[in-house]
Amino acid sequence: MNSDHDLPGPAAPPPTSADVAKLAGVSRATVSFVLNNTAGGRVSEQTRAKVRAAADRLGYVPHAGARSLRAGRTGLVLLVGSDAPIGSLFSGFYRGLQDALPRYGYTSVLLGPTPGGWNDAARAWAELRPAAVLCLTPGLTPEGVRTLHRSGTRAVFTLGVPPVPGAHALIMDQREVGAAAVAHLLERGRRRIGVVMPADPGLALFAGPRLAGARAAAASAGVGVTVEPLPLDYTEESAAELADRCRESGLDGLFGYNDEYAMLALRALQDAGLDVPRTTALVGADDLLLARLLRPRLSSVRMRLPAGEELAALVDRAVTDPDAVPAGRNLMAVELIARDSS
Amino acid sequence: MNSDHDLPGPAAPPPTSADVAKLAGVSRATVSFVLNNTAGGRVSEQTRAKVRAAADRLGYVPHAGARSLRAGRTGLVLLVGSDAPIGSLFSGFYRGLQDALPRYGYTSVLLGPTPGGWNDAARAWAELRPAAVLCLTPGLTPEGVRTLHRSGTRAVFTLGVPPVPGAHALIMDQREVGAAAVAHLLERGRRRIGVVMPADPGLALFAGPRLAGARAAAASAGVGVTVEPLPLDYTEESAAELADRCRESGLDGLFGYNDEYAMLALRALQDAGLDVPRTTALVGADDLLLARLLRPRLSSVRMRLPAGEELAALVDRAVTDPDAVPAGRNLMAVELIARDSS
DNA sequence: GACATCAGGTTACACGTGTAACGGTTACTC
DNA sequence: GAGTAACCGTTACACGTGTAACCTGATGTC
Repeated sequence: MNSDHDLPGPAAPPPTSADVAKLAGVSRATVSFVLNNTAGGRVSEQTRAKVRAAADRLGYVPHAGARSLRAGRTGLVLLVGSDAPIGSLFSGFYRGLQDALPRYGYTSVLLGPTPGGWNDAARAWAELRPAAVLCLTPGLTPEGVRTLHRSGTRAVFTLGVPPVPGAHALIMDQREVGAAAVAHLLERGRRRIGVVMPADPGLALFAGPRLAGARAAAASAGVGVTVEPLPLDYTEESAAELADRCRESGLDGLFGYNDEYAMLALRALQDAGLDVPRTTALVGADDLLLARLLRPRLSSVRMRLPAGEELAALVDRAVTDPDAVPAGRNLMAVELIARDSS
Repeated sequence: MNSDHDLPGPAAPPPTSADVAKLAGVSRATVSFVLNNTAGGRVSEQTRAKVRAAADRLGYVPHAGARSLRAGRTGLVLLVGSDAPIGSLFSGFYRGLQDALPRYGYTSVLLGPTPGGWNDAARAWAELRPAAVLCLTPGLTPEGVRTLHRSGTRAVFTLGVPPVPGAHALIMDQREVGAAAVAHLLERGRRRIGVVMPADPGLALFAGPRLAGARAAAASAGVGVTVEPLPLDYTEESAAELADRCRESGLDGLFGYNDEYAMLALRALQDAGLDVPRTTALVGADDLLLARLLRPRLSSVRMRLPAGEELAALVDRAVTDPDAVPAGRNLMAVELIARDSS
């Protein structure tokens, strides 16, 4: 029937290096030497060709598990993603890292959130015997880090402050975002400042520190400056309520958490008859292009992360010599882009 | 110095089940039986407790490579992501799938684009001996699929039309998006229709079929309907040029590729003095909340993908019995949401 | 008391790979 | 022509697991 498709039967076992050796008429060791290019001058060009042809013909692919078992190590880097809705900033960051790591001889995989607690998750990762783990969402416990280290993981990076003992900290201090926004609003003469707090629990990890940073900036400006958190569900109705509260509280400055929420708030403020920026100055974050399409154009806190290449090099150093890299490292740079909304 | 940290020396080898057995005073087989719950009534409760305590004390974690080597299979599902900037639709889809697969006993990992060609990529995946591969970006070759199958992969899913021989096709026919948009514009009496084509090469995989769908819908409406592709870089300057071309060509309908590009186009059209929807009717795609914030509110093609649970079940069926699932399956449902811009 | 049953383990092997240590030719040197 | 070096491979072992087959006392059964 499907003779040219040559789909294997129920379970034709995958070819092994022994099969290749048999077909090529050499020993299995020779196959290994040839296919790994680890034969100095040990194998003649003729034999190499035979081995390669045989491997090709059988469609031989080495078994990563067996290889890692024998070698005792793995070129695996685990990127553990957040369960929050990731923006383009993060996804670009991941992409750059996944792009750069192969150049250092690693293969990277991105893991989603694991069911169960953090310790279970750490055990699951440890089973893979990765060379390094980059946990880009906070939560990993010190015990989880110990589990990883004991199972041979050379380097564990974890996000945030305070650092987890035994791990390197990648610091993306969200407080700076809130602080930059509020500092700008203060500079514009605003004293009664609102901070949009998204209701999405996945965003609480970012929203909390941003609010804290906003409060810190307000506090350092002296008395008389108030900061009021304003919950906002990602709907137009909720935004209308937020606009009402803005008017009632007489807020003259608003930090919108990020550009998307700020855009939502802007529309609601305008629909409520409030003038932006005259009555209420508004600042977002992320510096999305779309936020420049509204009128007034939205002011925004721009965040930048280092290029993937740079972080890949850091990971490599940490793997080869864990003590050679500093315990903490700040990744994020913030910059305020002032436009018409503030 | 750091006695309480008890960081291991240069390389304390990870504990193995033999270490656990020694500490617990039993044989290695018993350890395996206990930790895998595969001992019917073979091991007394007392011994089990001893083994568990020993494993816990050593921080024992099994070696996934060795296990897969012995078992001959892996509960691994590879999700191969696109290198295109993924929208919230896709990321939600991934998330749902990663959420659901563990419930079927699989562990899923997300792989980024691999350097090298598709055949190299397929070989790299095959090394992991996955149970299934879901390649959610087109490009995988028939040879790549054969490589995977020969190395023991039970099911390979690949995106798009035409299907790759030997693989199951997940169809997300982007032509339907363009067709739905243009059908709506025709219904609104528009005859000279422009289609925004993003310059980003990563989006060409979507943009091409959407344009083709638009053309097909126009053709089926009879003569006199024209479709004109309009290139758009994701910048405001490029959008201004696009608006000029709209005027010059006298277009009365515009499909904006997606909501983000449509928003960009809308702003440019308005800045150029064109009335939307009177002069030019505009339709986007993705049904973003943000697109409802502009005035006029943006009409949009909403796309829906099945829940992760449903697809996870499909993957499981394909793994257990590859012949039991149909060769192709349409995932995407489109629906036009008419608002004020058309 | 001989024999079967059974609970509670253990021994032994296989999975596929990398590599250190060890041959067997052939050619070259004194 | 014996020693030796260079060339080209091979043999043998280890990595950490899971499990079928086997063992060993103790407890019933007739």
